[in-house]
Amino acid sequence: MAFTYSYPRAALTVDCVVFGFDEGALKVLLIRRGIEPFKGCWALPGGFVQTDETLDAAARRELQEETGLSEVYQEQLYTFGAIERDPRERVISVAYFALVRRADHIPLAATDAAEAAWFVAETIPSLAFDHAGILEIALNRLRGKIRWQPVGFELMPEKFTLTQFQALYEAILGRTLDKRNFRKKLLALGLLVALEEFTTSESRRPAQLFCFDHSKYQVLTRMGFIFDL
Amino acid sequence: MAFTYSYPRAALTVDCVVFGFDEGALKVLLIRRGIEPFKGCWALPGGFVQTDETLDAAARRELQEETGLSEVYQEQLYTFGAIERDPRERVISVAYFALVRRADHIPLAATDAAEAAWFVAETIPSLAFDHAGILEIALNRLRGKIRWQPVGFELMPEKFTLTQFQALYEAILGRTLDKRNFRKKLLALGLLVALEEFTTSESRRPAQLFCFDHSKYQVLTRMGFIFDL
DNA sequence: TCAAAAGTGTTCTTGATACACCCATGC
DNA sequence: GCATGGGTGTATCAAGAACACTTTTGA
Repeated sequence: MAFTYSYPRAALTVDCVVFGFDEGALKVLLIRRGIEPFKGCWALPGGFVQTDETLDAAARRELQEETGLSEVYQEQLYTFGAIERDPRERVISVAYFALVRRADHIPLAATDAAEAAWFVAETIPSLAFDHAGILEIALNRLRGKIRWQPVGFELMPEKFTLTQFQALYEAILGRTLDKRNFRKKLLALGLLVALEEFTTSESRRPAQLFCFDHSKYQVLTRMGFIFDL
Repeated sequence: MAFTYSYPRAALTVDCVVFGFDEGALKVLLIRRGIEPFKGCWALPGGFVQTDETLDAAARRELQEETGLSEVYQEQLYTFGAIERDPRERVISVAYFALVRRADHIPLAATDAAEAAWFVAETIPSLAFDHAGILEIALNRLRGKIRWQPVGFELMPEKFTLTQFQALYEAILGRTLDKRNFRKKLLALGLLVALEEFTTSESRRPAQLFCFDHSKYQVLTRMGFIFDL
């Protein structure tokens, strides 16, 4: 450790694992790289951190630039620093994961990146750099996290049915859940508001719509409440 | 994103939150800074990442250099990137947390750092940089982690009594636990080996010593077992 | 009238909690 | 013989798991 920081420095990037839920499947947003290395390969959206922005801000900006997404739930995942993870030179990447509503609607204003697309999480093509590993870790984090934090709602539309929500949990956890037990436990949390609205014209019995009560959750959290589903 | 990485780069450091358990209290290892900025202040051990070492390796090396500790349990905690967190220039810090046995024994080969000392976790002096915030996050992580992973054993001597182990949990969680329930649940995990050895000469009834069965834990983990205490 | 998804309660099992006394040792 | 911490079992309560039928709608 010295007064000056004069030795060679690694480059710093952020990469975002963006999850969406659509057609009953958990999906991941990937971009096709327009430049070398790994030109033409699918990769996580991301890019270099500027010196006047925080890591969170860099992740938000890159997501906006490469996919057009903004205002999404986002949190830091892990930092990857294997020496040869970028073939050009030393690059450290701070990975984020993000959750977006309606993976269907936002099919991508690709800008820097040549192309962007949603992939079902179980069938991901091979990825550039160490992105496959990053994705794996993000999936594990998501699986753990939905049990203890109400992040699943970030993947739902504002108004959703209990069946949709259960399908989300089943997709993420990779197993079926008992309908009655799931609804009982979920409603017992007291965090859902039952709307006076129902789905229509899906050629079967209408389902009641609910929305998540963010403010109630915040109040309860301050009182020591812990979400557990 | 461009072919060359020619813009200014942030410096990259690692900082280690080192926990130990001694005299019934959870302790944190701090060093007194020998150089500016914050010269003379207490801070987390840490330093710059070299371009030919991984982040994990940098954390291990800094810990060794500044405190003499090696072969300790260590994992990445979080990466801090607030713009003004270092008064000199932009510095990104990847924080680690480490758990060491016998906080008492290893009272510090200070090298780079002027001085090093253990502090009880509840009474930490004011710290350099944003280290107080890092420590807070590390404590929360530890509190969460001991419930779901057998990391508590990393803070115990190889051979320990159940009472010692319970005291560790009480110190970390900040509340008392029921002795009979704690022991019942702990032993039911089947991960402790009861040794044919007892504590001696502590001027009271000898207590049986146990050790943690790492290999059994690994086998169970591969079978889907999840530690829960 | 049929197909397809929505909606709803009870029983049983399991794990969590609460709780008090005798034991072995050193002084 | 007494103070100190070591060691043990049961009864109650709450939460999780298993499980099947009726309802509403559109075609």
